[in-house]
Amino acid sequence: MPSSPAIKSTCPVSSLINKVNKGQHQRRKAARPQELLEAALTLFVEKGLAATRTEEVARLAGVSKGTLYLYYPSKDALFKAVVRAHLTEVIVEGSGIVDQFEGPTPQLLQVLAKTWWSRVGASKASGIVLLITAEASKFPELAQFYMNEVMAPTHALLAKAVQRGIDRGEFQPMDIRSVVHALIAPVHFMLAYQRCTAACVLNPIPLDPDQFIATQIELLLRGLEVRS
Amino acid sequence: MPSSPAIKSTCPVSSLINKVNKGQHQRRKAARPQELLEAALTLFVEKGLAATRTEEVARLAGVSKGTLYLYYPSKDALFKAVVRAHLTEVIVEGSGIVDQFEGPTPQLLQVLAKTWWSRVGASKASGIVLLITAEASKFPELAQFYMNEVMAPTHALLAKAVQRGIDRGEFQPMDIRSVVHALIAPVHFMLAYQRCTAACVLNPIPLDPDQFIATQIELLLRGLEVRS
Amino acid sequence: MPSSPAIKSTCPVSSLINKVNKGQHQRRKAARPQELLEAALTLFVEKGLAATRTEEVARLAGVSKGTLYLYYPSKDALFKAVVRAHLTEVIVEGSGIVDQFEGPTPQLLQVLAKTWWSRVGASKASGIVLLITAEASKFPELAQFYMNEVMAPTHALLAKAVQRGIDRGEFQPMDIRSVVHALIAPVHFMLAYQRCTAACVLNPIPLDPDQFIATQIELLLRGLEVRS
Amino acid sequence: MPSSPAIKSTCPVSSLINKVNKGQHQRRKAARPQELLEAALTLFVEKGLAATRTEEVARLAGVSKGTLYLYYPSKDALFKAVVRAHLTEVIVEGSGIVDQFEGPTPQLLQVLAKTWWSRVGASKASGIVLLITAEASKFPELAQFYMNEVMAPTHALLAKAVQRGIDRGEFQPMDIRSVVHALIAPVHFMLAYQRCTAACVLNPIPLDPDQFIATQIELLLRGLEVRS
DNA sequence: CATGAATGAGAGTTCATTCAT
DNA sequence: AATGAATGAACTCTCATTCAT
Repeated sequence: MPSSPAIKSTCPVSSLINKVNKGQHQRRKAARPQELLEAALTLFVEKGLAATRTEEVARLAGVSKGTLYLYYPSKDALFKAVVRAHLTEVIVEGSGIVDQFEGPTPQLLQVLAKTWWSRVGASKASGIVLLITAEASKFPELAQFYMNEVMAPTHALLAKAVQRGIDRGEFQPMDIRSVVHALIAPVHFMLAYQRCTAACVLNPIPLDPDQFIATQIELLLRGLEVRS
Repeated sequence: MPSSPAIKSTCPVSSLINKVNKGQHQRRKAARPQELLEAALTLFVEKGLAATRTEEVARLAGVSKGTLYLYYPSKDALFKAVVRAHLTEVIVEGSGIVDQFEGPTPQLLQVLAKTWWSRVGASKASGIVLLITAEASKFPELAQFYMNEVMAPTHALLAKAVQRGIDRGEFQPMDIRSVVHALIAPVHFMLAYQRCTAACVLNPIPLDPDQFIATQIELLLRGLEVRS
Repeated sequence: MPSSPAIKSTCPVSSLINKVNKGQHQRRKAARPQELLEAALTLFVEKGLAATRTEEVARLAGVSKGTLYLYYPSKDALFKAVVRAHLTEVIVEGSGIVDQFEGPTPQLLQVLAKTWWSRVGASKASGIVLLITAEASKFPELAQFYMNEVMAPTHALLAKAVQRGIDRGEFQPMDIRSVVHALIAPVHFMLAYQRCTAACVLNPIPLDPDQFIATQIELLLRGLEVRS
Repeated sequence: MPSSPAIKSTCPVSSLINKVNKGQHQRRKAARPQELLEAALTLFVEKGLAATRTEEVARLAGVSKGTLYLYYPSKDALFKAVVRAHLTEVIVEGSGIVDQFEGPTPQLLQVLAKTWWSRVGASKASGIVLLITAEASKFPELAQFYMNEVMAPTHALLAKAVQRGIDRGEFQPMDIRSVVHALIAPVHFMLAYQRCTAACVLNPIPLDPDQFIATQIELLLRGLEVRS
């Protein structure tokens, strides 16, 4: 929408000043949506959608309340943008790992788990999953989007890995889809659990992510493995 | 306006009507809490805690806003009552099952799963679990309440069952807490998954609860079982 | 409105029962307004008009909320009735004292003060004075009523006493009306002051009624007395 | 829409307008608290604390309900601000007078009375005193606040003046606290009296403030003075 | 007469959204 | 483009009043 750099360059001096000024300004302006999205993600994940005030988001992004509305016409729109922006990031990574891996399948699953954990699970982005389920009924299009863009590819990826294990005789033949769910479930549960315990003052049953994942993997692999 | 005592005593019919009327009135009062709880559960699960207005709950229960507050002094109290009514009793029941069960532990777990499913999982009450994780940060007191009243007893109950299996030599010795989580996780995941797919117009990966639970149990039991 | 006792007595036994029942009932019914007024006074004085709920009044009078409305059509009407009922009582007493007193006027003033204190000041009725001033702008008719029925007679009574003192050469000639106000002011102030301190948890400047009145009287008499 | 920067710098008028506008805007923001305080005082005094709605205050100040809460976080806070704005400063002023006065103490008391009257008594702020006593029991925290911030300093100030009179041999030694009360009482009474008569259509016993205060002071000074 | 369950108009307060500057 | 003062609809909760029993 703003004039392109190419057109500007016809007027040397003043346009240079403009460029510098506008450059900073534009970089600023260009970065704003990202900054707002980042701030919104942080707060939405931490406090939930309804409990996060638009002013907080703006403050955290270092702008005023009014500016937020310059970029996103409503809180709902902001939320949708947050989900879309962070989900698409999540998607692009990691589907290559399965295709290229060469070792035994149990080890593949471990690698996948670790990768996911370091890339998504341990970051704020993991909170999006819960946001989606929490607000699914109010934003069905987002649920749909999540299904198509995240859930389906993820399931496909894991299904491929499990199938590989069965094909190679490492895993017992079982209903693949259920096994995939069994792989995802502990992780999902852990996120929800941690969110819940984080809100509690008295936290009777804490959960250590690394230990938790290790045990779940062990349990699952034992459940999957072939026996005589 | 009502018939005088003299007339009443000689006229069984009118007194019967009176009785019936009063009966209805009192039955109404007695039934109100249940009706309100039912309405509250429905709306809380469907729209979330923060997004459900007290007046909506009242309307759905067929009463006015003020009447709701005649029975529950606040929205929080209403929610707590919903949790107590729908979840607490199930835990008591499950606790009894563990203590009295006499067969092999794998079978005990199956019984527990089936009981929970028929009592909670298949009903609207299952939505409460997700509710909590969704709104924990906005209502930390409720998160705490849920921790104390539901989460902790449930974990204790399952831990007892798993311990039983280990003690009887049926299960591999493992970190009990993690195993308990592994038992809960699939169920929790399934609820979230279903909630999400329910909001989708196109539902690419449906999930059959019975099949799902069966597979998860099989998988877990295989993972837990002792081998030579 | 109900049949009189005389008519009833034509039917010995059953009418006797009726009499007893109805007698109690009627005494009950006849006493209700007084009981309600008494309860209302207590609470209005203690908590103020707006802060007193009709249900509290009813409970304190030992009846249900609905019954209150059988006797007084609204809270405002109840308040008016309370003021009227308790103010008229206050009026009838004590105007005779001035006419009959025979000793020195300073002593007369002391007697008047003590009488007023024991009859009104120390009782709940004293709170009405503050109620009136508090709600005067909302109930102008009550303020008018208070002016006509209480303030004016009281002032007249005291003016008479002061005039007597001047006529007998005991008091310095002064503006009578102002002197009367000077007599009333400390008492009024004390009531307000006590009401305010009663509401304070930390009460830095307590006030002892007897000591207070004694000093005020002494001060005033010294101010009034004739000197060479 | 507004003039561009280039135009602004060459057009003093438009920039002046801008300045004026911005000035108005900011003056507005700066003036708001005062305007709200003024509106609140007017309504609180006229209708009482409980009977004044926050929206009324806002409307009278020419803003919307929400704006009020931009400046004062609650009705209580608003009231406290009103008290502070109108009463606290007067006390500081009076305190200075006592310390610096050099003439005879009776004259000091006259000066104090006149100062208070011109600053508080003759203005709407005088109504605050009655407000407190009227609503003390419903807002005990405010009663406490008033005790600490107004009552206690006022008493301390007057006690100092009376003590000065006794120390200088001008006043008879008496219980200081009671004398202080005797100084305050007529003023308090007068306020209540006027409030009450203001509500009356027929005003049988009007009260002239200046005459009243003069007589009370004369009476008190005569009561306090030392005699042979 | 008496009851108390039910009502619904408001009151205080919050916050997404707007718009003059 | 950016601000932040202002708005007002919406929400929870209260309580005077009504009315079926």
